[in-house]
Amino acid sequence: MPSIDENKRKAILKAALELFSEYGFHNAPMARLADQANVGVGSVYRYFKDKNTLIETLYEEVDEALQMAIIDGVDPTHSTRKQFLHLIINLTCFLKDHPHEFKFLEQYYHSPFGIEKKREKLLLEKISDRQNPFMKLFFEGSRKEIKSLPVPLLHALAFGPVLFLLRDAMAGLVKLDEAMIIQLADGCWDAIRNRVDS
Amino acid sequence: MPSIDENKRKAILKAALELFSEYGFHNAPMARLADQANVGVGSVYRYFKDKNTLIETLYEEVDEALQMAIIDGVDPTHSTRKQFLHLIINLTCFLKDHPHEFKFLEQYYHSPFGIEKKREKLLLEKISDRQNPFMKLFFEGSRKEIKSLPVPLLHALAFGPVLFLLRDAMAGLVKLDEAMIIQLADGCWDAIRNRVDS
DNA sequence: TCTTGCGGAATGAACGTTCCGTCAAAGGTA
DNA sequence: TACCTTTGACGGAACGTTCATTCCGCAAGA
Repeated sequence: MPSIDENKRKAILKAALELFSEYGFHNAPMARLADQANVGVGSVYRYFKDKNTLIETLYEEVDEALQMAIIDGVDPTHSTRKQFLHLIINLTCFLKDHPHEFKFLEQYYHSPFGIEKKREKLLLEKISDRQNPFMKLFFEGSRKEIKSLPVPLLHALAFGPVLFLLRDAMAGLVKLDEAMIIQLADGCWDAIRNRVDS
Repeated sequence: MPSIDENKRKAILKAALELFSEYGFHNAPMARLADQANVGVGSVYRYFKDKNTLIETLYEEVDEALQMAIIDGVDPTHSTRKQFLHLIINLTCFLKDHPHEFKFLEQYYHSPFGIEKKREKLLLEKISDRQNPFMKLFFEGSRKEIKSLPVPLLHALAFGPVLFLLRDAMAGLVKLDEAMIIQLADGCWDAIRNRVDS
């Protein structure tokens, strides 16, 4: 019977996420991966054409989950500031609670295909900015509340601190509690908000 | 003559920096490296015990140069804000003008030994904070000007945006001009400064 | 002649991928 | 129901490649 066992597929992806995030793409041999998924090496190649395809597929899945988590519970009727803080907190909490996903994404974006992917995304966003919840905020009627800066700079000021702090947290250098996450989000907001006075 | 040719050593380190930053540690074979340095493969092992040692040595050199560049021209008699902006601008400009060094460091810190190194550094800094120019600012008499936050959070708010934006710049997604670097530094300062009013 | 730095061929390990024998289950036949 | 045939998923041995590292003969200086 030509069939694909969905459970097996999931098991392979799960093992891949764990091993890639823990040891890196280059130090997670397919043999070990198959082992951890309780599957023969050959079987992995029944589900995924090769290692690169496996990585790409995993990226799609992880990114999808992240996007969902980010917009969870954000209310478009709230103030720009409230929405922004909510988005940043969602982002931070998700990545903090899913260290495997975070480490995998970090690695992916720092690898050859990651850079390519980022370039693609950027070009697509030029066309459909409005898909991205942050883009919406940066543009929609918030012109007076948010500094008038190039978008990549706003991105950097908003996300840079989040990623930096998460890296330290993952390395065990900081304990990220709720209070600190809120202070983080406030800091990001201060960096991009238009200041009323001096 | 039992001698070490300093020129050859430099040539190997230079080739290593270029190849590692361009292709990554794993895709820069020692053979190619030796080739680019106009040196036999065997000779490389005369100067460096193995590939890991080469990477570590290169890191020490690059880090040294970076530290020097960061504090260049910073005047301790200036205001905290001025000093901070100066440090951030130095950091950004150096990394922007030395893409090989930037990519190498990024890769280093995202690799297994990088994390170890970071942990080491953090422990050392607990003892000799005052070595780090940013630490000085965060503590010395600036208590009123800078938010009272955990040090790792201040770090994240100050450096996160710089690294994020530089990554985009390296990938060719943004053109980083002087004006943008100043806006970046201002944003970082806004993120950590104590606000006088609302 | 003796020493020693040097280069590159040789070595061995690690890995991604392929290939093939095995086996369980589906389906056909009586 | 009982038996035989066919199918294709499966695992892992085997292959070929790539690479870090070693080893050895050579050549240049003392």
